Amino acid sequence: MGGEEAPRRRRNPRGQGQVLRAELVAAAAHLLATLDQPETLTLRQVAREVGVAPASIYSHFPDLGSLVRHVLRLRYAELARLMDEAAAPAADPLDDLAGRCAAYVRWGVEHPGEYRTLFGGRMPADLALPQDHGAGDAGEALLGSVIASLAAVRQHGGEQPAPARQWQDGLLLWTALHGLVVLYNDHGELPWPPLDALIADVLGLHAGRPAEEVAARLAAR
Amino acid sequence: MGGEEAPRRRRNPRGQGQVLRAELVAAAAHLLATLDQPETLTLRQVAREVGVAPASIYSHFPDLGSLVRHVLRLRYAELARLMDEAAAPAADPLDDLAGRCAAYVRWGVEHPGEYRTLFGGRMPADLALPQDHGAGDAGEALLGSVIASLAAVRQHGGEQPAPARQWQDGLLLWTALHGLVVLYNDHGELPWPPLDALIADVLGLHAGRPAEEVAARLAAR
DNA sequence: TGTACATCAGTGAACGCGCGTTCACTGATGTAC
DNA sequence: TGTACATCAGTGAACGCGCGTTCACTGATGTAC
Repeated sequence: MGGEEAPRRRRNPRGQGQVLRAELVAAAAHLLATLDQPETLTLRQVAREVGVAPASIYSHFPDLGSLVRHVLRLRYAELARLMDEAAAPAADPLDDLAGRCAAYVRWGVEHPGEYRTLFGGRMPADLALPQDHGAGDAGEALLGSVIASLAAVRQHGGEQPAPARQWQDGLLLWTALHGLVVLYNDHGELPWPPLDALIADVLGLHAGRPAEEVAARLAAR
Repeated sequence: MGGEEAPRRRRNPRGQGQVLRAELVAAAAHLLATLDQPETLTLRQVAREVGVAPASIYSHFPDLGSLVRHVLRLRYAELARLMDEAAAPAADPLDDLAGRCAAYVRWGVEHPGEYRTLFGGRMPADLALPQDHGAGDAGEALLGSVIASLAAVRQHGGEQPAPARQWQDGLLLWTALHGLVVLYNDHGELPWPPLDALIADVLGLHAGRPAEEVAARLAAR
C-alpha cells in the first residue's frame, strides 16, 4: 500500500492536454518533497505517481530535467514571496530582517526535501536550477534582499557600509542560515534547542544586536 | 583516455590478499574525492578503477556501503587529527579556536568531494557514516572540541557559561562553518571574498572579538 | 443529418544500458607425505 | 627429490532489475463537406 497509484486513468478530453501537464508538475513536486533522496527522482517514478505511461511525459516536457526545473522555479518563487510577505509589515529594519530570515529558515525546516533540492547542490548539473544569486531577478529576490535588509540594520545614522562590506556581511548571514537549515534537517538525532532561539542568536550576532531583542521580534509573529 | 584503467592486473601472490583490499580502499577514496556526485559511487566503478572483477570486492567487504564507510572513517579521523594539530601550538584559547576552525573550513574547501560525502547528508542511510556527534568519540573529536574551544574563548575571568549555552553556541558556530564550506564549494560562480576573511568574520562574530584580531591569528599560520 | 477525416492525448512494447549479486570455476602456490 | 592435495586470490558469465528513450499504434473527439 502506498506504492499502488490508481492504475486506471481516464484519458483527458480533446482540449484538455494541459491537465496532464499540471498533474505531472504536482506529482514531481510531491515526490521531490517527500522522497528521502529527492535527487534520485526518476521519470518513471513521476509517470507511476500520475498513473500514466512513461512516454507520456515527453508530450509535455523534453525530459525529466525540464520538469524538475519547472517545479524548482515554482518553489523558489514561493519562498521569495513568503520572505517578502513576512517582511512587508515590518516596522523597522530589524523587523524586516527578522521576518525575512525567519521565513527562510522556517520554510527550509518545514520543506526539507524542497530545500535540499533547491539549495543542497545535490542535483546533477542538468537537473539543477541555474541559480544566479546575486544579480539576476531570482537571486535579487533572495540573497539580494537579505543583503539589503542586513545593510539597513547595520546602518548607523546615515553612514552606509561599502558595497563590498555589505556583500560580505550578507553572504555570511546566508551561509549561517543555510548551515542552520541543512544541519537541523540532516541531524535530527542531535538535541537541538528551539529553532527560534537559534534564529535569534544568528541574527543577533550578524545584526550586532542582543539576541533577546531579536527573539522578541520573532515571538511577535 | 581516463576511462581506461589498466585492464591487465597481476594476481597477488599467496599471502598478499590484503594488497587488493588496500587498493580498493584507495580507489574508493579517490573516486569519492573526485566524482562530481560522490554519492552515486558504484561497486562496479570501484572495480573498474582497480582493474578487477566486480565480484572480487566481496572477498574484502560485504558490500559497497562497508567500503565507503571505511573510507569515510579514515577521512573523518584525518580531519579530526588536522584540527588537533592545528590547535596544538595555540598560545591562548582564541588561537586554539582559530586554528581548529580554520583547519576545518580549509579542509572542507580543499576536499569538496570528501566533505560533502561526510557532512552533506547525501549518502543514503546504508552508506552514511553513523555520525553520533556530540557524545561519541568521533563526535567528541569534532563538534565537541569546537564547543569546548569556543567556551574557553568566551570565558571571562573564571565564569563558565552554562552547559546548555555552551552547546548552543558551539552548535551555531558549527552550522556557520558548515554553511560557509558547502556554499563556497557549491557556488563557485559567486564573487567570494578571500576564504580567510570569511573565516575571520565568522569567528569574530561567534567569539565576540574583532574580526581583525582573528584575522591576525589566521595570518600567522 | 450523415460521414470521412484530421487531430489530440496518450499507450504499449521494445531497445540497450549499468547496476548489485550469485555461482561455479581457475590457476598459481604453498604444504604434507 | 617427487607428487598429491589444499588453499588462496581472484575470474567470468549470468541473473533480474529499473532506467531513459524510441516508435508505431490506438481510440475518442471534433470538424469539413
